[in-house]
Amino acid sequence: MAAYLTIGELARRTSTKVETVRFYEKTGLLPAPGRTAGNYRAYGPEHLNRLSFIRRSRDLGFSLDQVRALLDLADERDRPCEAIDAIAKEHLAEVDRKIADLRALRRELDRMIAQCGCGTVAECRIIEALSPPQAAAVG
Amino acid sequence: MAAYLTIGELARRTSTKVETVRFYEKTGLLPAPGRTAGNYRAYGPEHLNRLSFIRRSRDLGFSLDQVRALLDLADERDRPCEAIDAIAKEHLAEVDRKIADLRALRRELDRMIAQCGCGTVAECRIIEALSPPQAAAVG
DNA sequence: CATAGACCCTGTAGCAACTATAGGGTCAAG
DNA sequence: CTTGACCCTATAGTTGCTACAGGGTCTATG
Repeated sequence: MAAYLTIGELARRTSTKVETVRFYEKTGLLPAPGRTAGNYRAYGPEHLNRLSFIRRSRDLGFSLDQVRALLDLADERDRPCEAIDAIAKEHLAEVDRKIADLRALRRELDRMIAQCGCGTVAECRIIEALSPPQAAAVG
Repeated sequence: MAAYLTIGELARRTSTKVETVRFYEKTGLLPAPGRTAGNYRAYGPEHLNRLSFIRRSRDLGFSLDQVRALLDLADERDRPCEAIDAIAKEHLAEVDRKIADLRALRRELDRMIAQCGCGTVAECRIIEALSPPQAAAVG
């Protein structure tokens, strides 16, 4: 049984790219592991746990800054978890805003496409919809 | 009446930042205009039209590459507008995918937040939900 | 005529969050 | 002993801007 993971194994087990793991290390999200005689990174279970946490948070759309904050908070086990709740709720609100924006956009796109008579470009309603209301005057 | 617009006026009329206008020029989206004696950019109505088109497309979420393609197509007025339709539909499909992704995410976040008993960090369900299923073993 | 302030110029660096490349070193198998 | 898979560092690229730094120009006012 292997005592340590190579970066490649760690990456595979967390569905991460090797370069991304190194990037997380460089930006301080993942602590630098020990090295083998050949200068390879040697990861232990704590790295695997931490990287898993990071990936799961990223999958849920948290920014790296938010992940950093969550990780910091997660270590202070005796503090109340209100701050954690706040980060999650702020993120939820952001997701709701994005959904609303995309739905509005979707309606506009849909309307635009529905009008396309599929003739020539000259009479294309999509181009028309994207063009300024009337020929713009400069003066 | 002014014969030409300065970059600042053009930017104001299209709700664009001056730097963004220059960026569009540098990346070939907006043709380089003539210059005044003092080396200021002097824009005509064709620039105003084109920039308006770009901004409207961007507002609708098209990528700069898509905008480039739309602009190229818009100039070939005798060609059938199928290609335009295709770009718009591809974009719509992309928007639909994003909405679906965000809704799935929203459900997960919601579920996670609902479980938070708001005690200490040690018993926080949010941290738990973000952590790997069981303490990860390396071997 | 001088000067303040608003505007313009070029060029470069920065943001998020990676991803890709160049140019090497290490290690296990055959 | 060589092939090939993996690892290393460092740097540049991606998208779509945004923000300087360090100047020049133009207009209005004293």
